[in-house]
Amino acid sequence: MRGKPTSLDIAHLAGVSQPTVSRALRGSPMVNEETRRRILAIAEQLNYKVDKNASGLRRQHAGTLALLLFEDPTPDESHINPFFFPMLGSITRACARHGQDLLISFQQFSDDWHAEYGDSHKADGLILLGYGDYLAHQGKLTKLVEQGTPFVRWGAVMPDQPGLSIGCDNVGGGRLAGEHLLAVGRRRIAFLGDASNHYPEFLDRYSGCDEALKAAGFSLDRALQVDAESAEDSGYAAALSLLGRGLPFDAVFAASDLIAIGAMHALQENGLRIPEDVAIVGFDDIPAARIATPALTTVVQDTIRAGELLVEALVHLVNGEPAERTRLPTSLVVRKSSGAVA
Amino acid sequence: MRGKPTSLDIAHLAGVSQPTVSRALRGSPMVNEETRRRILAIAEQLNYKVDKNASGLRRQHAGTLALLLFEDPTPDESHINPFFFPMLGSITRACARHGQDLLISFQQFSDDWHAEYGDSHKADGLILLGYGDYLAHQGKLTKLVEQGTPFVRWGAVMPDQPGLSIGCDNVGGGRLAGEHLLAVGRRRIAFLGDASNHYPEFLDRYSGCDEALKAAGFSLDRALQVDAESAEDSGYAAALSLLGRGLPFDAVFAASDLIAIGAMHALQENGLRIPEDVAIVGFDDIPAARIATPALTTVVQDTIRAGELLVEALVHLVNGEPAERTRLPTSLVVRKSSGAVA
DNA sequence: CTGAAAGCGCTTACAG
DNA sequence: CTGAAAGCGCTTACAG
Repeated sequence: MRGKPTSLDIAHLAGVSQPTVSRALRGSPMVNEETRRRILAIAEQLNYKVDKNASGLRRQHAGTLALLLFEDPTPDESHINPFFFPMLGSITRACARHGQDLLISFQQFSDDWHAEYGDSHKADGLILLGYGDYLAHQGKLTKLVEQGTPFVRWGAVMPDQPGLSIGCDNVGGGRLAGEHLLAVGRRRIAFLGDASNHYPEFLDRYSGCDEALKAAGFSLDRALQVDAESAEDSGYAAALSLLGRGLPFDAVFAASDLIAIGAMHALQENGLRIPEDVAIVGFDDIPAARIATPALTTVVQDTIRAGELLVEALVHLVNGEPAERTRLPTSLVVRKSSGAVA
Repeated sequence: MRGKPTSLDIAHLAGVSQPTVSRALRGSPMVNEETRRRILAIAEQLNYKVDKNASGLRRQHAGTLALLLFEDPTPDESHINPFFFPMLGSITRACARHGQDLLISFQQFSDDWHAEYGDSHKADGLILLGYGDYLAHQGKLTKLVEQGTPFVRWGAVMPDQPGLSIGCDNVGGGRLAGEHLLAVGRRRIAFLGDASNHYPEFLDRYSGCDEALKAAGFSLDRALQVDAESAEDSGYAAALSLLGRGLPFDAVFAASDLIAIGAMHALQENGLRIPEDVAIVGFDDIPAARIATPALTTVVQDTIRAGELLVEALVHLVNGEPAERTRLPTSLVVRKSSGAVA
């Protein structure tokens, strides 16, 4: 028997028909127990694996999910937000548990990715990951829904959105940051990050922080808000821009850790002490947050659970079952950058 | 026409036979130019995509490569070495360029992964990534070769290895580290990392550093070598163990940046100043190396090029063409941890 | 509980 | 340059 063994090979060896082999392998209840055992033993011994192409063709599905990671439109060898890496691990593991293979691809937002997967039967459903301008994105999501391509995305969870989103409670996370900064005595809190409906996650973080301040009789000052994308150099530039405004501030809430780390460099280079002069809080708890000096206080999202939920929801959708929007709780890790620990 | 369009749909619309559509789409030279254009236009308009399962079944290949990332046997939600992330990006892009889809999976070394892919036609070839005990690994590589599964791995490039390896010039990198430490006046250099044939990459880095020292009339002292895996806590523990030996040293060459960063924490917590008391050099240039305080001097591997080479080599192997072992050059980024900059 | 038959959507000799 | 035919290896009604 040259080449890979087929179900027909096994059928011959087991003295049964090929469909019976197929049934036995798929665990059909209408196969005699003793027959099944014989077939399984032979399959095991030949190291037989069901041919994915044949099976997929016949069943009209791929047994595969696709993870699309959107990169910010930086044309260089772009660094994807490290926040997504643990999620990647969690997603791969969850796929394995659900018997799904995982295709991965990096996309530009501008790419023509929306037709690529479903129509070619490469994947039964899509997982969409990546920050970026939501409004620019939205059109394609609508198109996916029209095509009937099952998909889930990580991002802001909003009422009337095309498709299914799973995200963390960004408002709650912002509130945690605001409450903490109030607790350590800060009042003039700058916000670094694009707080518009183009970046609804950032906007929610802003709003949450503002809520916390308002509950204490204060509020965020728009004059202390500077746009920034989730990247170190963007945070660096935003902090310089903030300093250039000449307004007093005693804390920075950055929309992401990358922004926070970039901002810390800019502030420190300008002679400001962290946390004495400026307390910093970030968002994401990427590995670098612990390594930064001082270590960064930040809002933690449960990326592991996030990955699992994304896969579970998508598997439901692929099977035509309902799945729910979910908003995951956040928590705060307090480190030295906010001055709350020695 | 409900459902996805097929080549037969296009054939009807174009008034040709279905095989002609197939030929036109695949760019066969024996299709009339005007016919081809008509077919392509219709395909475009219907948003037709070749069914991957059908095509793969007929052609007996998958058009897919699989990336297997091996995790260290830590049972927790293990953190994959961040060194591999840019490589991941590079690999996905290179696959896209070669028209290959990329399947990704995290594996334990102990898993039974070697039969999973080839036999099921899920992927035509494997890319193996991940540090780990090489000797434990080797048996499965041999098995892959026997099965005829095309694969490439990132790792130490050695003479009589099963299969094709691509790696960086670890000896050269170690030499750079050694020469640099000599140049900044250090003589008693500790090495943190498992320098045995279980971890040939680390061993090569050790040897390279030793070579550099010997060329200047010195050498590495085995009494200053402590085993460590590529993880922060392992580096932390190794540094403590080194301190416990009570031997004088004025520099640490860590087998990886993660080890170096863990070690820096341990040394600093024990009152040692970096670089004044101990100069540190790492290996990999992960993002955290820049963020560490002081910023870490380290040996850079060209991960972008590495990813491209891995994919190119694997595509050659899949097509039955020869591919070569390659050893990529390394370079040194000097930062504050080695005391060479202000 | 099992088998004979059909068919998923392509690609590729084989004729013309 | 184009078409009719076969077949990749499965899964799933349909009979029995």
